[in-house]
Amino acid sequence: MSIRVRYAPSPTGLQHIGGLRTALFNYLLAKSSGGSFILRIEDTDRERFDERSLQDIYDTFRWFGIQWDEGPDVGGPFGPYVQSERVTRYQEFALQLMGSGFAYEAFDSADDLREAREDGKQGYDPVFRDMPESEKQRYRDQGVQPVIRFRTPDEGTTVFEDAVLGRVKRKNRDIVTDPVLLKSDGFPTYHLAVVVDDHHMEISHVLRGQEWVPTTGLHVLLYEALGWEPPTFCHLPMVLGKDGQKLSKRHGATSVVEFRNAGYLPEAVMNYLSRLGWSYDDSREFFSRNDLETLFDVAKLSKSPAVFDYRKLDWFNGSYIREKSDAEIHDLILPFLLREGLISDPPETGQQSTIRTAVPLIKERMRVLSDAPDLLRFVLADISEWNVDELVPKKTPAADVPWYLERAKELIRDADAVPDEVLEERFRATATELGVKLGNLLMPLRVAVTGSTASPPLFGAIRLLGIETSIARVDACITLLNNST
RNA sequence: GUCACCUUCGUCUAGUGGUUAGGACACCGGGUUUUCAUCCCGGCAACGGGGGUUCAAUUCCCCCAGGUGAUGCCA
Repeated sequence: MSIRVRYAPSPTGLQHIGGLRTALFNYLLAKSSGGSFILRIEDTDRERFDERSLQDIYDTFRWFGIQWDEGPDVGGPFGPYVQSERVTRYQEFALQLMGSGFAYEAFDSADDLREAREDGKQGYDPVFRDMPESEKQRYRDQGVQPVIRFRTPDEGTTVFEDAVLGRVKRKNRDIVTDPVLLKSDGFPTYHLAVVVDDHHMEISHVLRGQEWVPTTGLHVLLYEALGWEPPTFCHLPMVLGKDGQKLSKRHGATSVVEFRNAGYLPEAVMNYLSRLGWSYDDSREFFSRNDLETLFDVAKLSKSPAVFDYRKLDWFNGSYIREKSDAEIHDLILPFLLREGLISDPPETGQQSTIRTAVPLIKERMRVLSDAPDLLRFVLADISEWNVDELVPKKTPAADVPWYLERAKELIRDADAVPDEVLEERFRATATELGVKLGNLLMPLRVAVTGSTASPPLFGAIRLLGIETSIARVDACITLLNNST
């Protein structure tokens, strides 16, 4: 039988990077096995539902570059793929479970339950479990909307075979007591909905985070009560922050859009995410989507949680940026330059060509696409202030610097017509003549032209900026230095 | 509290009943270089603790500790 997996996000917030990793592993299992990947929207919590989150799910995956075979937008033989459109189905099965004695109506008030929990009361006291019909009728007469609760067995043990964890056992009395299956608003809880849908969508493997391990026993019990065969469970190690706690805001970016906005490439994110809890061999680090689609194997999943390392992601991202063509980088950084107000929308032709020639100079200096604005600011915006300390090299009399700059200015006048090596030779000769190190001659020029001690290669930067503007900046710095000494 | 799961360098991980326990990121040092970056070379650094089993345990078993998770009319 063919493998069918699903990713089932709940549209109650922006897609989390950890969720994206779960989705990726599901997708990869489907691809590597020739199976199907299904997207199902789990929107049974009507209070927390958020339309923007739903849109975010689609946006995120389009950016990330993985596609599902069945889902709300593409359809499929097991639709609808949105749980709120399947409520009658859950109600039927809740009723069926009641009929077979596995479930019953309960009339607790939600407020009372919440209060009891806040008072530190452990577990649920199943007062309605065996209450006679006549007594329950009194609640109905008062207009109390019942919920349907599952009757968890007090004895026995539930076992399931996990593809990652192996055999997991749990005593039935340790499984949460009589959980709600159908809420008073008629919507199912996760437990009912996930079992009903996974069965009806013929899901063969459930890959989900390890936070679900404790409730899997309940799910197995539900499969049994419904007379269904449970799927293969495969609980993925969790993704943690640096402090070992669940990855959250205070560790840095957590939602996928944030990574996108920070200038991470989808292929780098995918490669990095694939290393979290999965490995191929003892040395390989780089995996394209295509590699992963063929090499992914559940057997190589690990059990222990992984800490999200932003620095390693940066390293991957920088590597992927360097592998891209100049034309691709050009297109990719445009939105980031625009966002910083460095170019107009659409970019002027002058800006276009400036950026085009600049890309080779900055490509190996970027770790994220959002590094581009800072690297190119010197050529896309005016510089009105210079840091005098940076203009004057260490162990150099400040009074000498204007003179260096004068000499440098003459040397770059015909930079457009002269190759780097020749230019450099001239600077070397001049440095020797002045009895200073090459760097002491070049650094003031670099700071004058680019406004910073760290910049793209100087001669390229000068040509990029234009000789005239470069010289004007040098002159401004000469004046500045003369006035400050 | 109870229950469940987890435990190899700081981090991601490979690995085997006998290995100098391997790779990558980070970090440190060196080289290339007009700065920064890239690139290259080198270095640092780990089997949580205690019991077993065994000729031999990082590897198999048990206990402990620590970590995380669940304990919702959230998913």
